[in-house]
Amino acid sequence: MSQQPQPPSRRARIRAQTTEEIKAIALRLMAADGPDALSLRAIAREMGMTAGAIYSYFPTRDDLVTALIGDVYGALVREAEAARDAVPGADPGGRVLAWAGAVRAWALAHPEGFRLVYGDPVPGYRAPEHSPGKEAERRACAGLLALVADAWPSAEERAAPEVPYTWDDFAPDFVRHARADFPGLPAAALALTLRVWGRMHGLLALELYGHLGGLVRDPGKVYEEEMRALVASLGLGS
Amino acid sequence: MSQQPQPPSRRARIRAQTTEEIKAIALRLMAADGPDALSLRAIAREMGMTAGAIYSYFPTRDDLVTALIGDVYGALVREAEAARDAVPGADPGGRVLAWAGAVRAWALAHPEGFRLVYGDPVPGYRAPEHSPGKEAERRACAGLLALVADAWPSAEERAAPEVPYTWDDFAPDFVRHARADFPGLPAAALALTLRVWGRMHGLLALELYGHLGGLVRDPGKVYEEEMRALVASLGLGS
DNA sequence: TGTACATCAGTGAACGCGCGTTCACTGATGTAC
DNA sequence: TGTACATCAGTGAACGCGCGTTCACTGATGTAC
Repeated sequence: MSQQPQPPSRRARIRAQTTEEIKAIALRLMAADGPDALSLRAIAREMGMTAGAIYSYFPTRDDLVTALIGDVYGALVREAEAARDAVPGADPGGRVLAWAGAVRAWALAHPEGFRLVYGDPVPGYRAPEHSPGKEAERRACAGLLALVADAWPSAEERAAPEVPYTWDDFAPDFVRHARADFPGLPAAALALTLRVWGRMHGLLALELYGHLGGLVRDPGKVYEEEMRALVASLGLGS
Repeated sequence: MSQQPQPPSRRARIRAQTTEEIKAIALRLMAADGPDALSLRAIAREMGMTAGAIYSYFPTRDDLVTALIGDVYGALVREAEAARDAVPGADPGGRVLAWAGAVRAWALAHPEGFRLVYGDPVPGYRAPEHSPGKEAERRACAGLLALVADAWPSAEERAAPEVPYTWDDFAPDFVRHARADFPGLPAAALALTLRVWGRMHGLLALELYGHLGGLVRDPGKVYEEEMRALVASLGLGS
């Protein structure tokens, strides 16, 4: 009946450490040998363990993948947030550029992570309803929404939709969060948030899946120009 | 030593027909059971054949995938071109919208095709250097370049880059084609072509990989608004 | 400090599976005379 | 029109592989007295 507020036992520490090692090796294998190299047996082999041993850490392969996606997406969001926060709030355009730049830098540094999060994850994997990955995606959306909200007075004029939006064009969760955090913001801002997301994602996805490599020497230059145009279209001179 | 300009023999006809059937079934399986359902054995099973029999049609699984990508990408480009050509040249903005709309419609109708072309194709597949898929991609690029070229006089003012581009920012093939077909066009137009591509691709990729489903009721509405904004940014009132 | 017991991480062998690919073969379809 | 031969699509059995998952077990690490 007694709670254990004690420091984690030696065993628990080792256990947590091994869990992290499994995930780290999984990512390393994916990075080295492609997304289909992610197999429990390969991970166990790499760790000098038996395949069966993994099952005391993750009940199933899909749970490993779910955890991996959560970790990876979380890291991405954290980097984007940090980059944004390094730019003063008085420069909202710079914050947008910082966010976009951080996402691209992260994606280039972890292409396997990008594929895990934004592409076909892994053969046969089905994502569960609730997962740390979904939570990270919610944070990513929140980050983008905040950028749009900061641009709002000026963005509205430039990006005013011809077709009006109402709140129930969007998912209740998304709406609830938006109205709570940014009371003055209209529904159209949610649409703009998605458009901003798409605009950041497009060139990056093309680049990471190898569609730009044969066309342009430095995709980053084009990406940066596109992001500057995006900032301008939000009415934020940078 | 005699050539055969004769009509294809019965055998050749049946052979061609079976080849098509293999590809059609491969796509059907992918559509039904996900990208990893694409296996020679599954296809053979579906056709009531032996797995080994496929080898008289495709020397290897990767060749099947390569052919599939070529077919699918070709179909996508053909639809986009047709949609564009259905709009009079006097309405360049409408042609951009038609292209984008056709791409989205096709992607929604053939999500497995979209993944095949723009995502991780299939476990373990490596694309060859030259392939019908690459050829289709060249046509897609050419189509986008033509749209940008048609918008050029007005697009230049609005999308003028701060950093100037030179021809050798881009791949020689791409440059050669651009200069041959559109003599007056500067290098910056190639960058704008890629940006347009990215802008068409972003929301679509997010949607098809399930990132918008939980956020917005009708992603098409947002996509359309984004495309209208794109057209406007090219200086083409639609 | 020492002993008796409980916990639990990891082993190793086995399961059944589906895969890509090869190969000697059969039997039907086409061709030459 | 009929026969002899060549072509070739498809069979069926086999290969070796790596996979996810299960399970009875061992041996080390921790806990209670």
